[in-house]
Amino acid sequence: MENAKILLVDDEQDILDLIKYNLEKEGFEVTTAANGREGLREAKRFVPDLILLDVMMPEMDGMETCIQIKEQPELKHTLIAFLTARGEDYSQIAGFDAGADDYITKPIKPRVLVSRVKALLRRKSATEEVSRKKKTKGISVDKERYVVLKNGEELTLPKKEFELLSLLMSQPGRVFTREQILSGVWGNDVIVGDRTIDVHIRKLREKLGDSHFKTVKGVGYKFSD
Amino acid sequence: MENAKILLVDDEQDILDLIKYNLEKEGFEVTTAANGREGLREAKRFVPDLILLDVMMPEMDGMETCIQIKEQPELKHTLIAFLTARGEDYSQIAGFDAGADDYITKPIKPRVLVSRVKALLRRKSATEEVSRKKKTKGISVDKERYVVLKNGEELTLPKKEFELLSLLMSQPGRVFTREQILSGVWGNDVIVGDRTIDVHIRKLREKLGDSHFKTVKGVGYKFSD
DNA sequence: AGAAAGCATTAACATTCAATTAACTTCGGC
DNA sequence: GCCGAAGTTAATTGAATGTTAATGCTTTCT
Repeated sequence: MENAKILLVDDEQDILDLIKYNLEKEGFEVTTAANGREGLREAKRFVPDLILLDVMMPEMDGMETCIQIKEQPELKHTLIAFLTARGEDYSQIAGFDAGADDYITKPIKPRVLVSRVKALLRRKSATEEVSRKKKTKGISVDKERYVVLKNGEELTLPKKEFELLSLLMSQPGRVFTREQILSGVWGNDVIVGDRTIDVHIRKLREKLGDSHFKTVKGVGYKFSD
Repeated sequence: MENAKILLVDDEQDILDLIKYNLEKEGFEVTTAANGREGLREAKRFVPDLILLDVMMPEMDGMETCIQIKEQPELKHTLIAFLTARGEDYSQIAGFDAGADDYITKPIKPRVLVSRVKALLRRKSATEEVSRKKKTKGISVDKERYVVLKNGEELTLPKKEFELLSLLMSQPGRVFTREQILSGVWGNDVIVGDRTIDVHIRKLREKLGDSHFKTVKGVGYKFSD
């Protein structure tokens, strides 16, 4: 994974500088935060691929931060690695239980860190490929790149179709009423005719497969695999 | 997930003992098998939440076993993790393609294994989001998503059926008169024939099980588990 | 700028399926 | 076993949705 986004959370400025420098040298996009609370905020905003999280911090420690991060649905694909002081054997274990994906011991050796980070990101893209295959039988939306992936094949949808799909896929299985769709995709004060939504649904069905879009008569539409 | 059921498949007795001991210490229910064929049989019988599968085995190897397991519909919610020898580049392991959810490298460190297993099971229950909704012995309605959950399985009901069910389930055990049902689901000024409610009740009974809808003759209907 | 292509929307018409009705059967209290 | 209440089934119907093509608008290309 090139150009991966990494969030770095540590209360020591020296550490932040050191790690940031080394990761950016490798082409990663790095953002930092000085404590757990700030880290959580940045995580929501930045939506990184990987978060490096110091265990020992004032205000909100790494474990607690980790748990809160894991609660954010938009961050469920984000990896979390703990930075721990050598010898804290138990923090490793508790860290895993809090949902961490790896731990890296201090003192930090830049080269070790970098290869560790790369390994983690490699693993991430491997797992994501799998979950994509199983989960939605090959359909996922990439809001940032404005692209839809269907069985690994990239599709570019027109604006309205993309937004409609995004909405439906934001909660697969949930039924969205026509009203909700209108206000979500068109906005509250735009007036469109009765058949507009249907036509867009039809186009999505054409492009992505009929079976994924279920009509619930009298209620609305839902996405499902 | 407490008391998760785990099936362990490996041809080395030492490994079986070691892992079984450590997992049982954590409160998991563990069953073992010595080869792929046996593993498949146990999987069907035991229906575990997670299967730990050695890749290298005589008779039927892990990959083949995995594929066969995945073919069993009753095991579609079961996670599979491979046990692999360190050094095998996992991105090249076809295990993922065979449907594995994770891999764990040998030699096995008990504490790491346990954390890994917990992490996997956490992920599983996260994916099965809905199942942890309020447990009314298998049936619950989610008004917002317009979905009915029957033993963790999602059902989408037509509008009137859904609203009738919602009403009855809003106070399980309470008897609603036909009048109350009419005014609650149809509104006060709609006039419908005598048998309309009955027909909808019948459809609910068909879809959700006869026993949940009790008739109180001369009075009305009530929902119960 | 003008042509071409793509998009969002509408309108006219077709189809579907949930809701209802109706005709008939079964149930249960007395 | 009587009688009203509830169950069952299939046919009907109508509102909701599907479909298609035409329209006008915007963007892109030359």
